[in-house]
Amino acid sequence: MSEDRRLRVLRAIVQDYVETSEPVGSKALLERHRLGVSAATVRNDMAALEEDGLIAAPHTSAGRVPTDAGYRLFVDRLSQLKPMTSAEQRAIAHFLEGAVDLDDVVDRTVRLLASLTRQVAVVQYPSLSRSSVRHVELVPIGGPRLLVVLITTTGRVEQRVVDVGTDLLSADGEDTLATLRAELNGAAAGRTLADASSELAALPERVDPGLREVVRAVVAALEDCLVEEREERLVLAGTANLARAGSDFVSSLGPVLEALEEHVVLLKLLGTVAEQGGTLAVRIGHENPYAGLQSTSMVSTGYGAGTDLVAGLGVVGPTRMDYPSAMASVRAVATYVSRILAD
Amino acid sequence: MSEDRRLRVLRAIVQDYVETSEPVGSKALLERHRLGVSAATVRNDMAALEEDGLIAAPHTSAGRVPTDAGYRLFVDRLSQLKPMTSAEQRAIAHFLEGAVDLDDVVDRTVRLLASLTRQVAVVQYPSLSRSSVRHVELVPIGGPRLLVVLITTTGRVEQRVVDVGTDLLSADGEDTLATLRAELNGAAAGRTLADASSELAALPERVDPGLREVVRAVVAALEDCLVEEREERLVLAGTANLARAGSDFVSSLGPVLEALEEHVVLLKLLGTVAEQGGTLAVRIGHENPYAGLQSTSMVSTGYGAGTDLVAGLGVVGPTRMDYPSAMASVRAVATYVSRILAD
DNA sequence: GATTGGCACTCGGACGGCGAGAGTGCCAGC
DNA sequence: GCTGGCACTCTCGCCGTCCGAGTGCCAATC
Repeated sequence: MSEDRRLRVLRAIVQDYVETSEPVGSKALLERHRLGVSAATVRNDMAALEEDGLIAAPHTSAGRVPTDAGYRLFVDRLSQLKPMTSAEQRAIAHFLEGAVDLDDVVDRTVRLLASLTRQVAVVQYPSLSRSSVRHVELVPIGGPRLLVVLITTTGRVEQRVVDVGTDLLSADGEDTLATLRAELNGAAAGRTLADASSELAALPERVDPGLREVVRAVVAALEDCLVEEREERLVLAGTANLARAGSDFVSSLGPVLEALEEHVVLLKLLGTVAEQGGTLAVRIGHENPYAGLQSTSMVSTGYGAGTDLVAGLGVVGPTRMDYPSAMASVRAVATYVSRILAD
Repeated sequence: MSEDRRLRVLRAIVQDYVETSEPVGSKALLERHRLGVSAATVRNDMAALEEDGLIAAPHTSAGRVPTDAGYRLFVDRLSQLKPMTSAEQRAIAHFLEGAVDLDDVVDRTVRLLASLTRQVAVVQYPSLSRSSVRHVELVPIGGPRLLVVLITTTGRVEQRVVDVGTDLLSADGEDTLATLRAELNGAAAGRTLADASSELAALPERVDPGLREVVRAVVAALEDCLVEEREERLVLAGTANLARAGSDFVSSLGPVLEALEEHVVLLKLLGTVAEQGGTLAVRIGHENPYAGLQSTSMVSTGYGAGTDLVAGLGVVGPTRMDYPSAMASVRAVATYVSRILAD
């Protein structure tokens, strides 16, 4: 019994099942694939595959359906990324290039991914701990109140209003502010978020005692911004695609939608991916540690400007998913959006 | 035949149907409500209500179900807001008061609303045309590049990087920058977004010809920010609640999810509400102009700091919805979040 | 004139039996 | 090791039946 052919049979089953969403039997398989053997042989192979836990029958005398393990084998060894047509590539590039700012890039990316794959798309905002502080700005906004603005290298901006107790403008005014600004930027600018955080913490001790309270207040606000900034955000699109999946899947839609609202969960999944470097990660069904997502698969990868991978993106859909094309789309979009961000 | 009793019957039908999600018959009504009359009388009343188009029978010999018109009458004349318990009020206040910034307020609000009503919650970012420019800031970020930051009274921040051609720091440096900053703020600060936009447009003509190109570039970036700022954003939560509705509703879930992703549509709906002042707006089923939402109802109202209503919030759910409690929750949350924003 | 009890009627949904068809497992032969 | 054949199993769809909820109507009653 040829091991090789058995795998070809598995591949054919996965392909057919993904396409028809119905259990596939030995006869149907022969009609759609030139396997060069008879139905009986295929049946023997299928029995063996079932023995190995790669496929399963919903009930006697229905066709077979791939198990999570079957999909896993398919993804690892039996499939190759479906190449993007040049038309698709142009469409991707064109769609992403119209973006005016970071929000727009993310927004367009997630929509693009959802419509390419017809799955739920997930895009993490590029703001990992790898980003660093570009600039700290202080703006007096009347009375003793100061607007503290933090700008990171990934282009994100956080701001806080701080009541510093004294009116810095009325007294020695702009000078104090300029000094303070210089001190803060000296401590934070160019450093990673974590480094900046610890540098800033030491700052109040090093300045003129008269300013100490002011600095303390400003630093506290900045710390707050830094934490917020490290707190990762993400954006979803295409949840409606879930409703178009097979009716079996729709019945368990509730938990999936709930899980998708748990951004923390999704961020964790994307996070581990981003760390692994530029490879495509695929999580299939029960490989997923979160209960609500165990009827789904997630295809994801990292993206970001330059060599630094700053965030992750991917798609979530039923385990019965067209992996080769989903993987290709995810990779292509990640590549393009990274290129856009490099500017 | 007492008109009054007929309406009591309608009210009972709506209440029962909302609770059980099954068509309600004359007998079931008698068991659950003390109407003081016999089943036959109720049947006569129901026939009349059906004649008036307020209820309908899915088929002969099933109970009756309210029509959109029936819900409308119920909402307008037969129900009163379910008062919030003081425990609920405390919970709302407590939950919202922990917020650290605007994003957090909106995030908490939408989650709160979703969990209170067990529906899909929709919250528009408070950034209508009524908001105005608080401050414009320029930050040199190396070479000929300048970071332009726009801060509005609603606390939102937009920023753009502009290449101004010349390196402002190396030449006459900070002075030019300070002048420019003053000019820009003179033109924009304190004005509404629309006013600021037109003031800024005239600015390049009024400055030193040598700076004209620089100003033009900066103003263009600011214009861009202003448009972006007027572009309204919104946030959703609780979409999983849709999956818990009756199975009849779940089958038409796709279009609803699609409609919910069309933020433009939701913004329009919320927008008309915000304009109408502080009243609660209820759109029931087909009263809704958008096809995807015609199996749903939307309860919404305006909110915002002070007397200015700057945005809308609300919930979307199946027409079979507990209107009194949804309306009460929406109103309560709007009130509290407005109070929070008043700071 | 409104209300009521009674009654015949209708229709949908549940139940059960039946047949068709798809698909399987196994076996003997090549 | 592959193949054709065959008996077997199980699901699904169909149909007829039955049951009950619920209605509409009518004559009697207050």
